[in-house]
Amino acid sequence: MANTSKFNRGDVLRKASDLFWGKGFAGTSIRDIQDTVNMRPGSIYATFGSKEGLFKESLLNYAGAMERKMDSYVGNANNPIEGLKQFVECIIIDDADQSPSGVCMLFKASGEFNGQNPALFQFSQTLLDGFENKVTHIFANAKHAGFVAEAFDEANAGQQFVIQFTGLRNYFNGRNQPELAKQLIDKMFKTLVSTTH
Amino acid sequence: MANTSKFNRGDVLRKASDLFWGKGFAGTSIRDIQDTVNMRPGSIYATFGSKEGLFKESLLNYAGAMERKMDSYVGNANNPIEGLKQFVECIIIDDADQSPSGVCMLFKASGEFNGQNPALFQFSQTLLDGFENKVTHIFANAKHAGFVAEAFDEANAGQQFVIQFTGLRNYFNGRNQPELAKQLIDKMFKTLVSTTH
DNA sequence: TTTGATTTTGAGCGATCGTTCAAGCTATTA
DNA sequence: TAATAGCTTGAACGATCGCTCAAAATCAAA
Repeated sequence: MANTSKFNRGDVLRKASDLFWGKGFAGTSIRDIQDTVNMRPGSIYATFGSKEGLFKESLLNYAGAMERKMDSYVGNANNPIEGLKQFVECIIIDDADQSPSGVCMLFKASGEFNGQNPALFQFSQTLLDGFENKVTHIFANAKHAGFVAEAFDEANAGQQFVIQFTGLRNYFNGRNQPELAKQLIDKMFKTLVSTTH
Repeated sequence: MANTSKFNRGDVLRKASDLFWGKGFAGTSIRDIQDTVNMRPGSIYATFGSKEGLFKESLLNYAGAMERKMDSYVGNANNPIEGLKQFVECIIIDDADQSPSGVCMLFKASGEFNGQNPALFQFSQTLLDGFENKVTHIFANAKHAGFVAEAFDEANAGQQFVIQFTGLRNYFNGRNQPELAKQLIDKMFKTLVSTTH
C-alpha cells in the first residue's frame, strides 16, 4: 500500500444516495455528484466503476439505513408492532420535511427502471423483497412473544404492511397533514393486527 | 389559413404520454419523441412550446384517459362500486403487460418533480386531487342509490381508495401474480364498503 | 530519504441534450 | 393560376452528458 483514500466511503454513499433519491437516476448527473461529494470524476469512477455502480451502492445504502432505523424502533419498543408503527410515523410525518423525497427510494427506482433497465429493476425488486421479509419476521417474532393471536398470519401482514406503507407514503408526498396522517396510520395498524389466516 | 396540420394531436399526445409514462420526464429525450410521433423538432416546439409543455399535455391526456376508463366501468356496471372494482382489476391485472409502466403516471410524475420542479409537481398534485374527487363522487352516488349504508363516509372511502390503489399498483409493478392481486383487490373493496363515519 | 505503489486531479473526449430558425413545402384564397 | 399565410423540415447551436487517462500528488515501506 502506498497511498490511502481521502474520502469516507460511508459519507460519500449517504450523500450520493440522498441526491439520487431526490432527483432520480436519470435526473442526477455525475457532475451533481462531484459537487456534493467533493470528488473528481476520476476518483468516482475508480471507486464505483460507473454511474450505475454508484447507484446500486447508493440504493443498497438506503435500504440498509432504512432497515437499521426500523430495527432500532422495533428494538426499543416494548411491543415490536408498536415499534413498527412508530417507525412508520417517523418516516411519513417526522422526516417529511428533511427527506430528499416523500417516496420510498426503492419504489422510485423500481418505477424508474421497470421496462428500461432490467438489471437495476431486478436489483431494486430484490431489496424490496428483503424489506418485506424483514417485516414478516418482525411480525412472526411478535406472534411468538404473544403480542398477537396465534391465528395471526405474519406473511399476509408483511405483505399488507408494504402495500399500506407505500400507499400512505405516496399519498402524503408533498401533502402536509400530520394529524390526518396519524389517523390513517392508526387505522392501518388496527387493520393489520386483526389479520388472521 | 393557408396550410393545415398533418398530424393528429390526440394520437401524438397518446404516444408521447406512453413514452413519458414509461421512461419518466428526465429519461425521455425530445429525439425519442421525434421518432415515436414522427414529427420534426420544429413542429413539436411550434405545437407544444417546450418539453415541459408537451409533458403537461401528456399528463393531462393520461389523467383524462384514466377517468374515462373509470367512468366507462362504473357506467356499465349495475353497482357503481362493483364497476370501480372491475376498473381496478383491469388496471392492475389485465393491462399489466401492455402498460408502459406499472406505476400510475400521476404518482410517478409527482415523485419525480417534488423538490425539483414546483410547477410540474403542483400540476400533478392537482390532477391527483381531481382523481380523488371523482372517486369520492362515485361513492356518493352509490350511497344515494342505496348500494351502501347511510353511515358510509364517501370522502374517507375516496381517500382510502387512492391509498390502497396506489399501494397495490406499486406492489404488483413487475410482479406477475394475477390470482394474488385478485384476492387483495377483493379484500380492499370488502374493507372499503365497510367504511363509515 | 529515496523509492514506488496508489490515489487524485481536471482537461477534454465523443455523444447527446433541449431548442432555434431560415428555407422549403403545402393548401387555401383571390 | 398566382399569391400568400401557415406548417414542416432538418441542420446546427451551445450546453451538458457519462466517462477516460496522462500527469501530479501522496504516503507507507525500505
